Amino acid sequence: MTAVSCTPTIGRPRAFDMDAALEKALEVFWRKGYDGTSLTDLTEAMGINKPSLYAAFGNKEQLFLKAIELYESRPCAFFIPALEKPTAYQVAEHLLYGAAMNMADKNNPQGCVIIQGALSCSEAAAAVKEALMNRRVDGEHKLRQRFEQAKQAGDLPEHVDAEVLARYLGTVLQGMAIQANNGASADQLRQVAEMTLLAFPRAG
Amino acid sequence: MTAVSCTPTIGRPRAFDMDAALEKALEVFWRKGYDGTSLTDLTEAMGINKPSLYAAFGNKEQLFLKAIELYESRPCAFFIPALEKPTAYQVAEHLLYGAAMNMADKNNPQGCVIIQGALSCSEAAAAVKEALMNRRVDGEHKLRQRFEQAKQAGDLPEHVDAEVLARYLGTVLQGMAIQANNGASADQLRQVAEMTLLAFPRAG
DNA sequence: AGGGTTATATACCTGATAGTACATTTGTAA
DNA sequence: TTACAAATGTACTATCAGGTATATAACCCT
Repeated sequence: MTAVSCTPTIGRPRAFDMDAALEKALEVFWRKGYDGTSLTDLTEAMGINKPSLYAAFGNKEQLFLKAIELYESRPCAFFIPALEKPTAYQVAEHLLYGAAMNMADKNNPQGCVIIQGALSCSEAAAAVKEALMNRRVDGEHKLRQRFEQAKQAGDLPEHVDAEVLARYLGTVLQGMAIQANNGASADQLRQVAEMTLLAFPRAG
Repeated sequence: MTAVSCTPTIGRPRAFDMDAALEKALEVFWRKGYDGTSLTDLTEAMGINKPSLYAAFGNKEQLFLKAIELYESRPCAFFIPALEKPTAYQVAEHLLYGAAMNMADKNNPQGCVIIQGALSCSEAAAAVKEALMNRRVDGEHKLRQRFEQAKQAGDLPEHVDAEVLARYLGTVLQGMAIQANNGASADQLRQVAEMTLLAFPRAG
């Protein structure tokens, strides 16, 4: 059994950078949503033709899902790293300030593609909508687990309901995405983050 | 100059109820968004043919805008009535509980059409997106004015920044729309409302 | 140099899209 | 009863959607 190389050397080599093309696709989906994005939008942004797109990424839906994966694994993604902060308060802090910085970043479309990519959509986009929903729910679940762990560690008071706290924080973060989409600046979002943190339950 | 009657009696009478048809159109736009809704979706839901739709409502965009107007003037709309409550705290209370009840109401599509109708969209929907953005911003502005008035009335502490408080509350409300879209129940949203109110600045 | 293999560009396919022309129906007013 | 006005149903248009067939171009290995 021979090793399978990741970039097969047989045949004509691909003339474009898949990662760069995927970044471009992500940007278009992020700005226009799944339903609002046409294949022409995509091929123009990616600088390739339709057959290349289909050969490399499958179809529109699979391309979207791959773009979302890229989105979550980018260097500026802040969700998972925030969960690793030592205390519940610091987790919330990093989530809120990370959201403020990233969602209003002028180098990207405003808001969050996980939220606005297919919030309400055609039947053709149902699978995509569900994939996004699952990610949002999953993120909130991870947050809840982190807060439960914090209670056990003693840096979150016993009386706090981890599930409700996670849902509340998720709600604020999701609201910040809408604010950013509305044109709110990073500073304005930081003010919302501060006000949220003022009421955040702390140890002791 | 003779009076112009609202329902002209000349010519063949309209065979459908415009208000009922508009309700149906609203429901489709609400569920599928502007880009995700086709004229076929609309005519099927409204029970009329395309020429009737165009004669009565102009075109897809104008129909959407009229549906939004209906949405804001429905009996269950809670935003404007909430602003008239006597204190800032009660305003927030009614907004939050009104959102919890309405956005998760199983008799309607989940969430809020002002938020999810055209959050990210094609260029063809740009005007619609802007109309929705303006309404969101306008709502927040009204809320800010209400809180400024509350400060003068003395039921909100002097140190509170009305603009930031309005933006924070708007963020939570918008986040609740995403939560509802995600399938959160009215009870779950009420928990978020309660947690938000716990931290709400009160007089004295 | 030639065969195998993969990517590319062009051109195409089928079905759906928003919007409309037209002939017909249904009502009011004279 | 006839003239007029507006709404209706059918059928249509032009364009665009997502997706593909095919011929050609570029590369590796032998």
